[in-house]
Amino acid sequence: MTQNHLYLVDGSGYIFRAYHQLPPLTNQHGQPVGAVYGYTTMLWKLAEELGKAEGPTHMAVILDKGSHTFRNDMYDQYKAHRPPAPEDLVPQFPMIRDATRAFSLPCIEEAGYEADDIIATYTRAAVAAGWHVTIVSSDKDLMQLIQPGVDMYDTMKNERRGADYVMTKFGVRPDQLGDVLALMGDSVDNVPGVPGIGPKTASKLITEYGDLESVLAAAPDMKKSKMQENLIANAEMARLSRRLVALHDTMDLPEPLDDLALKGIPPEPLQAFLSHHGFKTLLNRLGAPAAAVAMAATAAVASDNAPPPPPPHAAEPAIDRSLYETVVTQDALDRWIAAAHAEGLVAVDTETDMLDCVSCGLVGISLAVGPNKACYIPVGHGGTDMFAERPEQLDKALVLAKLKPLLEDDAILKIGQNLKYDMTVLRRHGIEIAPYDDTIVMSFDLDAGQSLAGHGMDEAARVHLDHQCISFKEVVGTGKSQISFAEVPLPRATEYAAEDADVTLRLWKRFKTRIANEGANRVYELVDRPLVGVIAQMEHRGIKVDREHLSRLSAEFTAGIAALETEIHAIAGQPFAIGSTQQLGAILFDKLGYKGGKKGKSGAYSTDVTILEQLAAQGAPIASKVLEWRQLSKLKSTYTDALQAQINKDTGRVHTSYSLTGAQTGRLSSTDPNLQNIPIRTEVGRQIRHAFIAEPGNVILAADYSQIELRLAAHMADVPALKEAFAAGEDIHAATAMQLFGEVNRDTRGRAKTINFAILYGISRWGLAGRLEISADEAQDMISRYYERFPGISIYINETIEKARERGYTETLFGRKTWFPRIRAAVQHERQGAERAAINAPIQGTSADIIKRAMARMGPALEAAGLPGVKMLLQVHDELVFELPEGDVEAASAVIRRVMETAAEPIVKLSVPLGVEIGTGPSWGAAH
DNA sequence: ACCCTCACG
DNA sequence: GACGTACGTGAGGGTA
Repeated sequence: MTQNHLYLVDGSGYIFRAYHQLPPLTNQHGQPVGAVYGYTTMLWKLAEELGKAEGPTHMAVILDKGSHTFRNDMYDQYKAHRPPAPEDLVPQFPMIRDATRAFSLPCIEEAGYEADDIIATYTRAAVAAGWHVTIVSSDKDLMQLIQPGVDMYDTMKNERRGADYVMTKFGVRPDQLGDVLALMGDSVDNVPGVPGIGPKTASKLITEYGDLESVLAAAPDMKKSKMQENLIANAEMARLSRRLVALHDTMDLPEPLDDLALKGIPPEPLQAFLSHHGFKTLLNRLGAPAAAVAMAATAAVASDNAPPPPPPHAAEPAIDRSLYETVVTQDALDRWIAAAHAEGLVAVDTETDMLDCVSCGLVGISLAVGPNKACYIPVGHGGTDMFAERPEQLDKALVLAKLKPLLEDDAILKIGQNLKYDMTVLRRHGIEIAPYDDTIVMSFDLDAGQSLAGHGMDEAARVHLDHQCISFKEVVGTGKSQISFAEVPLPRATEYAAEDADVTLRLWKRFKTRIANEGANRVYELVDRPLVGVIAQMEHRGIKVDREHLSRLSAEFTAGIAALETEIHAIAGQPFAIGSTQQLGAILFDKLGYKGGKKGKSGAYSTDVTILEQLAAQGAPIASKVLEWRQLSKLKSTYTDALQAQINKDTGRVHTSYSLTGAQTGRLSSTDPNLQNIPIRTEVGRQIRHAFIAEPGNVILAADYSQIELRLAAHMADVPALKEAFAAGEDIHAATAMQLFGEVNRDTRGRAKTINFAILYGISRWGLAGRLEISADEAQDMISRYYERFPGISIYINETIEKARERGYTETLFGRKTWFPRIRAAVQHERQGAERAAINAPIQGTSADIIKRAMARMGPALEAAGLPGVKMLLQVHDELVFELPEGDVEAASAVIRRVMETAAEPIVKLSVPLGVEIGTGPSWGAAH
């Protein structure tokens, strides 16, 4: 006879948790189902416990019914301040019952009692009958019930909890927990507790005196302190709190224990439920063999020889490269694919012969399904030289054909490190990876700004796994002797490539838990993860660049540079390298005797634009010539020459690479080439933008958020005057000028604009003084006036800095954290630098979050509007650039504007409108 | 490898 | 009392 084991599921507690931790999904009927989905996956997980040694023989889901319980009669303030359930959660409550029925599980609720009391009652009854009980919940109140034979199970953290857990968390035995909870109170449920006593003090007192009454009795004799006074004054509150946190375990059982026996889960109702809501991943798994086994199993067959469940914290074996396999036969490949199916997830990494993923060749693919369970599948080794020997390996087309169903399987999670690279490579072979997680993005969403945590794999492995990866350089060498990965011998290639997949999977496990625990879910799921595929696509598309136009400009610039060089050398009286700041400094300040001392630690003369402009104003003709020379050299070397070299031979387009982890604030950055700093501010520079063109029959469309950071500042700092100006569609700098100076003209508007930006960046009076060419005192007056007119701003700045100092990070409206380790630096200017960055990060970061959401939604929105020919090509922080058929301009503009203007919704409700300006033309330059 | 300068938001 | 002063990026050229 096997031991009966009752699982009591805290359904109400779970649904709130699921709601807050999961994205706001909507099913095909337009109903919000995020929490329902979370709830369903939890039941699924429990269903998979069926038949296991520790698995359930009996199960019930317990729910709250109504809100008035006997506790309200006891204390009318109980749960009084709890805000009403969120709008999009309310309709999900009845669906929870549907989900429970779909799993053929009993659902128990009783008016006048909370779910906790029902759970307590069943626990007492089951223990009395000699059963085991597992309470599926993470609620601290329920931890009071833990005792021999009774444990708790947190499905989200995949953790079983016994008395040890309570001891670690609260420092007391489970049977003392009620006393601790009574002393500390609970602000969410409005249990009063004793003022000034938190978890630490409560635990200390109970440990010392044994129980609540002893603490209260001993209070008069304690050392005089605020706490002692509070204990005496609030003894009755403590006793009331004790009764409020006590679980009521003597109600009548709504259903007899034996009726909760599990009889197996018929698949039909479950299937109907899953397909009604479109939960495809689970639906597919319902068909998968592993799940089918679990579903068919009945509780009664929990036999003695069933394998024990793996311990929840099985120590992960150290990385052992000798265990990796080189896959060169079909059988072996099939075996790995089956292993991935059995796990439900697989880490993937691709190896290529070049780093440029738009035209590189695929050399091999590595997979990992568990610690040290990793393999490398070579498909393109030895092919670079027709005389080189080609090692035995599987045919590339065959491997890709076998992997395609796995990599595209809705039910199998693909995990990669910087997946957009692998996505681009595989997309060229007709494979669209989905669903996926990207560990580089996960790392960034957890640790942006943490100086110790690099997001690249080698550094992440060092930091999180204490493991030194084989570096790419070690494998292929550097400089002239560098070889292609295709030439790396297979054993060596396997060690390197399989390790990458192994490490990626190990990192994923850690990050996955942390993301849930550290509140990074929102930004990861709602902002960054969806973007990975979008970015991969944009990089892959590239943008067409007119080579002739650029080379014409190059020639013009060359001529201009040569002429200026002659003039400059003539004025200097000698030839010198104008680009050398050292030589230029010597000419200007030593030979020609202009004033403008040394600067910087290096002791070198500074010759930057502000200095040269000062000299020019003093009447130094050489200074303005040098400035012109610099402008042209910059444009030629960085843009007109470099961009031509970046045009891809195969596509005729320029493919930038976006880094999702490049900017600490959450912005993207662009490299090879950087297309986020193409000139626009000067007329000469702007000509370069005209080289970015559309294909025949198409046009370029540029859509810019107008003043998005100032709008966000107005919202986040709650500045009524600014919000009203934005709502009325006013010129914001003019409105600021009116507020500060009482009149609007060119001068005051310009100053107001400078101040507006200065505010976003964390102002100092000296900085502002320098920009406006006024004294520091005048600048201080201006700042003070700004704070007076817009009081929210100074409050926001102080609060932001204070929070950052306290917690170590700032947060955007979407919960993106940026860490500022230097905000507690002892060195003043380091600390102040961190403070300025901390003021800016929430604003810049929220703006980045919003445009990222717009980007993730853009493709589906255009598709839905019947505009599949509209292609998003570039992102420049507050601007999106598209290429589209001429005839689509009007329809596309409407969709693009709508998606961009509503990108924050429904997660964040802004109190200012977001404005978008759209322009079109034959080139990027013409579209502005 | 580092600094300086300058292109963008 | 002096210091150095706006946030976030990437790239090219010169120099050591």
